[in-house]
Amino acid sequence: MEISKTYSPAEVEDKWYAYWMEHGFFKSVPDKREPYTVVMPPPNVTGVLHMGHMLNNTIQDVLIRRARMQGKNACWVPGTDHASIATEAKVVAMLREKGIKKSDLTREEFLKYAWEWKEKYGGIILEQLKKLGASCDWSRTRFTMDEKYYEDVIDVFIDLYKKGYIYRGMRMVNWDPVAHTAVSDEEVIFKDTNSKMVYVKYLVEKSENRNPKSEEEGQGERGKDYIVVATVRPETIMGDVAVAVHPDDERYKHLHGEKVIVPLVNRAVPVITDEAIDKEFGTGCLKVTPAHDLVDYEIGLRHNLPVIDTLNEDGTISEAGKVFVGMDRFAARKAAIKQLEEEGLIEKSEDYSHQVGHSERTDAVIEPRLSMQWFLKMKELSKPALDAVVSGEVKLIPNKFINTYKYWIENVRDWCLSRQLWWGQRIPAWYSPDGKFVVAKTADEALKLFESEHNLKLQTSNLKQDEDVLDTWASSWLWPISVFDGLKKPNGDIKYYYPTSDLITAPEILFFWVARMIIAGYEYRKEKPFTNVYLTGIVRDKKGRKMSKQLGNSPEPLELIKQYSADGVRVGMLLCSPAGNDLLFEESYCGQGRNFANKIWNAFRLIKGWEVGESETPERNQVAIDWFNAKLNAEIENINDLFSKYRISEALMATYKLVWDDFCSWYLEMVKPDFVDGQALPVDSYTYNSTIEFFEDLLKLLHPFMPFISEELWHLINERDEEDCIIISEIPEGGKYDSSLLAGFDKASQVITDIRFLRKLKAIPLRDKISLFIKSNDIDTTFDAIVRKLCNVSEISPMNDELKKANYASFRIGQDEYFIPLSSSTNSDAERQRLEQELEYNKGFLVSVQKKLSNERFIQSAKPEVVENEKKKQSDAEAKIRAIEERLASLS
RNA sequence: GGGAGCAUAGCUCAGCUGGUUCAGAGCAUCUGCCUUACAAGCAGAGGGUCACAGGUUCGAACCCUGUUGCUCCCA
Repeated sequence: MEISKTYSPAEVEDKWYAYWMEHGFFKSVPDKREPYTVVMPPPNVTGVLHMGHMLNNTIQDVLIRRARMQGKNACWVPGTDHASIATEAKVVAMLREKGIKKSDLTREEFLKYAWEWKEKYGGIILEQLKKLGASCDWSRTRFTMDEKYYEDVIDVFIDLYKKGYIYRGMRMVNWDPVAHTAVSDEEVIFKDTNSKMVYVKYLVEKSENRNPKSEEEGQGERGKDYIVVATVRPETIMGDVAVAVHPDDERYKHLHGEKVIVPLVNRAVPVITDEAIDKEFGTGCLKVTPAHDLVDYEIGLRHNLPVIDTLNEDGTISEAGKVFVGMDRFAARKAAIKQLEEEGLIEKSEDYSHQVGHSERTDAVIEPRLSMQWFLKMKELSKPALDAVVSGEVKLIPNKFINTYKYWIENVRDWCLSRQLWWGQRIPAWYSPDGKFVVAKTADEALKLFESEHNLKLQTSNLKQDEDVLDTWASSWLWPISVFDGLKKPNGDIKYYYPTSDLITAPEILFFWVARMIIAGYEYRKEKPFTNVYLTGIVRDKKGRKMSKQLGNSPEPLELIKQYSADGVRVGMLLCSPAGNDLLFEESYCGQGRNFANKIWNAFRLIKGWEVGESETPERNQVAIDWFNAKLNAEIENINDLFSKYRISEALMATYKLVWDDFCSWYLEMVKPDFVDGQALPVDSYTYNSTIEFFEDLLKLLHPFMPFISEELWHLINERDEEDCIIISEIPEGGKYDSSLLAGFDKASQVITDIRFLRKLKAIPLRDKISLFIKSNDIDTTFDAIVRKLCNVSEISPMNDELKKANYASFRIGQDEYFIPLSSSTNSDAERQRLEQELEYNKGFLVSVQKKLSNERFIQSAKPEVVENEKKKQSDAEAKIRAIEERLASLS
């Protein structure tokens, strides 16, 4: 049978994914086994697969596959999130292209389009994840707007309302004038922005000027009687209701209680004093615009100032603005500056760089705006969520995120739940014609409530439901509960699967989602939703920029898979992903993964090509097998430990080295049959079987990382029954091992490396046999047969004084000295130079050790074993120096 | 403006309680090899003042202080 020299993954991957699905290996049903549950962070229906998903889902799949192989009942629940703002924006854009305006549609018509859109594009990411090998229980796929899920969200809203946590209120919200909705604080991204700070003159309305008689004179003096206000938002001047200064600011003391004239609209407003004013900032005068700035709003409340809202929902100037009405806010800014200039009211303007809030969804500049919204009181609800993380009940990995988490919860603000959109769960509040409202699941219930609460007899026809929908996170915070239908059937599947085991997500949504899930978990299950939260890094490009479609710096994941195989990409992602740190992704990592797959493939080719004979097991193979067995067990222990700490990339690296270095480069080279007359000798059956067993164990260890090639080789290396698949095999647990064998090998491998080095240095080709002589008090011959084979050594003997006259190359390990006889023609000058260098190094080393040992305080305060160690270093170094000096003497 | 974190080889990162597992891994680089599994490979080698400056200690990549640079979070 001819096996291809390179591994071709494409067919293999499709074949095995289909096979796993057919045999229901991903499916989970509650049983007696220990559950291992992961709920997938549901990707947005608008999304396409990006590198963040790749990383995230690779990690989840590694954990799930490993748990499955550990005999746990592994359940990975996939799904998608309806993403109200993002999706609505997409649908609106799609309709616009068709020439349809949202405003021309009824809610029902619009939602019909939205659902169509969702059906068409909503599942793309999940389909793409299959290419990656994601072993989700697809029969459990959920969507946050599924009928049942929708109902859960509404029920929870009603429940929280009844418990008194939800209220309706006028609040300054972050208004997205493009999406026409409020967004939460977390959805605002502050970006450095260059603006113009303009210094505007506000004329003082002097009391004597108010006297009609002197008004005309006063006009003449106006130029001097003004104060200067610095602002970057001159388009809000029309909403000014006061100018505020710090009460201690000497510059303005004379103006306390005076009035100034707001430019553009010529309204007289008071000069007020407030401690909140920063004397250093600008001119120390703040124009107070309560409708359009949070700080101003609060000042306004303190001073009982009126609110003049000069902006419409879409960011244009409203009627209340009086000037520039209907103009966009940015156009109005320019117009305002122009007019102020014309009126000579601008003292100066300068460049100013500051942080400006942008909508995460639409990138529009956020406008602080007063509006009626629904809020959830967070203080009390979030308390268990704080305790859970602080006490370690819920673990954040890495734990550096605990601080951020704590800070957020301790300073949590009420959550604005309403969004002025159609796509989402519609708020179950109902209004009577006179503006009273009740919260009820249906119109019928609402009618009853109106009667009982407000003593109002209404008809369905004069009942109006709230137009707004709930924030998306108000549905996804129920994810770990609702995917198991845990609200309606608290004793069903959820009893088995909840709390889930691990949540793998990005730190960006720690507050949005993770914290809120914990809150919901304690509120509705009285229990944490998950035990461990593994926070992955953000995938960045080489320059450290976050990978995004907009920047165009993200590789197309499916293309990567095509090029490097799914296994290769998985390995590539994990190799560069330390827990919690961002990863600077580079395609070459995937190449490393692909190369690794090819290496495994070729190890298989080698073993598969062996002919099995009746011969005895040679000694060197026995040693090799014993050693690798010990190594395998030691590494399994190490890998288990790394997994327990969620050091997944390190666990992969340990596996990588075990396979490549220890198995391929060392073990296989040790047991590989010799060639006689161009013909490979047969391998004894014990060696063959042991090798197959090792290889199978390695494949199992590889499977969580590289599911496809491991499954493929599992079936190629041996005939299997239909259900005998690696995906459901038992992962090797490891066991006791002889560590003296490991130590023995370490030394032998050093000997081998040194011989190879000398061969290269002295240009002795590998095909020339050499002899090796050893001077040692403690000769360990265990690995001699291995040394002979790997270095083509004919004899290994103790150093004999008679041989001293010959020309040698030598090297030293610990207190032992090794000699290789050279042909007489070899130049000994190079050898002498090498020895002198080594001597110098060792002498220096000895001095430093002796210095330590002669320091009394060191002897007194250091631990005894440390002192012992130094003493050993000293004697080793002394022996070495002696040996080198002898060698040098014999050379001359 | 407030808070948190980071800085170790060309790159990405390990380095636990201060002391030979203490300066390490993978990749990249260099040298020699198409050796009969694999050139997507084999064998070997060279790369670091552990950001900087002080301090504590018998001893510091590790602890303390300051400086610089970067990142993130909050406002």
